[in-house]
Amino acid sequence: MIRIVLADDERMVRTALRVILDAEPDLEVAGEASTGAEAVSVVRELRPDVVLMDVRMPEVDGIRATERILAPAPEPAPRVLVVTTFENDAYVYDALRAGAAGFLLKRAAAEDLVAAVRVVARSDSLLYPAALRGLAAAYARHRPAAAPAWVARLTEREAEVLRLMATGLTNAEIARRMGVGPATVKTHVAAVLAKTGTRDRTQAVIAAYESGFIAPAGPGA
Amino acid sequence: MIRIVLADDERMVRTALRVILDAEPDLEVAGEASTGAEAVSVVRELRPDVVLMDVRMPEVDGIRATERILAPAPEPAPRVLVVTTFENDAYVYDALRAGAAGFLLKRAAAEDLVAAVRVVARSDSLLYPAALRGLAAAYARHRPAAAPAWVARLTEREAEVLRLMATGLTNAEIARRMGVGPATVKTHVAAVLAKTGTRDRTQAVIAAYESGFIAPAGPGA
DNA sequence: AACCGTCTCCGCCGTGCGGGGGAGGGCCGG
DNA sequence: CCGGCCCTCCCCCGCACGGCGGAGACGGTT
Repeated sequence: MIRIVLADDERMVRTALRVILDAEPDLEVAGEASTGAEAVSVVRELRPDVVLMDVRMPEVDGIRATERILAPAPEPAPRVLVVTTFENDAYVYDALRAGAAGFLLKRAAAEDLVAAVRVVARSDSLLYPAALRGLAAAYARHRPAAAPAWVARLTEREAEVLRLMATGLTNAEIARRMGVGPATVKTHVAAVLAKTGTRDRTQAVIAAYESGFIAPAGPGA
Repeated sequence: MIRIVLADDERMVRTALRVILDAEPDLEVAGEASTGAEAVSVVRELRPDVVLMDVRMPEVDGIRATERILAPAPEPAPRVLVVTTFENDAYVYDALRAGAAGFLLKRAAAEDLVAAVRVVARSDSLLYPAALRGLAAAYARHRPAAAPAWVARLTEREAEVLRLMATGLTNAEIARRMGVGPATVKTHVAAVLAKTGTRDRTQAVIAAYESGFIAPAGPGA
């Protein structure tokens, strides 16, 4: 029997989860909490196998609550499955760093939820969303960086235009910056869109970032 | 009915997987391949929903095969679930970078395999092993990143819109994706532009990248 | 000399986008 | 109970943008 504690500030959500989980013969919802602080104490008291932890909660959020639950790291620490509505990358990283066993989107189907609980209870880990792509990309930045085919096909001028596009300039500003006419810039932009297979400047800039043609020049990174 | 293609060089393994999967009423093994090259052609021909891809195979390994399958990226690309015996971190990274939907250890229980197939078929992603810990830990070390002040000020809806903007969608497409009216999206976009201090969607997307609000991902996205 | 790619510019035209308003409903905290 | 925030949606307007076709000039290749 897998004993579970639910931590979510919305009663509706907790009820829905409870209904889903209690329907399974091998799962049992042992307790609930509506705040992060409450979650910590409830878990300490009930010592469940799995904790379903919402990220956004009053007082103490799910990440901090997870840290506090897993920080003592005594005997059999419960497995924390972090649940949230969106796939903000930062949440995934923070949750994992806090020691969470997995990450689950609220829009997952009921059977996925049940499967996830069983999986983490068996002490394996489970991740979920597309945020994983970010993880892989982060690794990719440390090692190789295969430029896509279209980079080579861009002419010097077109590459220059794309770089300026990626700084958020309008065509007119790019024209002034490059000392050419606006019509010329439009031509180059059109060429960039065609060669990158994108339909507008926004998609082109995204392609530039995704391909590593330009790197996010973060303050520390 | 979820149609599956198995790619593994060992007949025994393929048979075992087939037995497990075919026992499920909603799963069907449509084809098999014993090399990476064969996997590519079989998948192209059968167009399955899910591909169970072994990493270590003769001729072309599972990672490259995955790349070739997902590179064209046509309409409904199959979901590739990479299977391996080891939890070598590099495999995880490479698999994800190649666009794999998930990563699965061979020592996973049968029901986990089935659950994983169903999950990825529903077009979500799933990871598995303890190797994730290393992944997350490694990433956490490399991540200085502090989200800029404006991230916190974005409402849930606005953040959602910004994420979709950063995938290159137009307002109309975002509206459809979110199930709201175009006018509503425009309102949110305007709010995002105001809060991020940008003047158009391109600059907003750039800000999202530069701030780490969204991370550059692989091509398979 | 003919050819091609690149860079430079010019129109026209449809439209996606962003700015400026306003409006109603839900929910929460004071 | 009311003010404030959020979400939802509407109007009009101006404009930058992107698609289309055309043009002249330079350099290199054939």
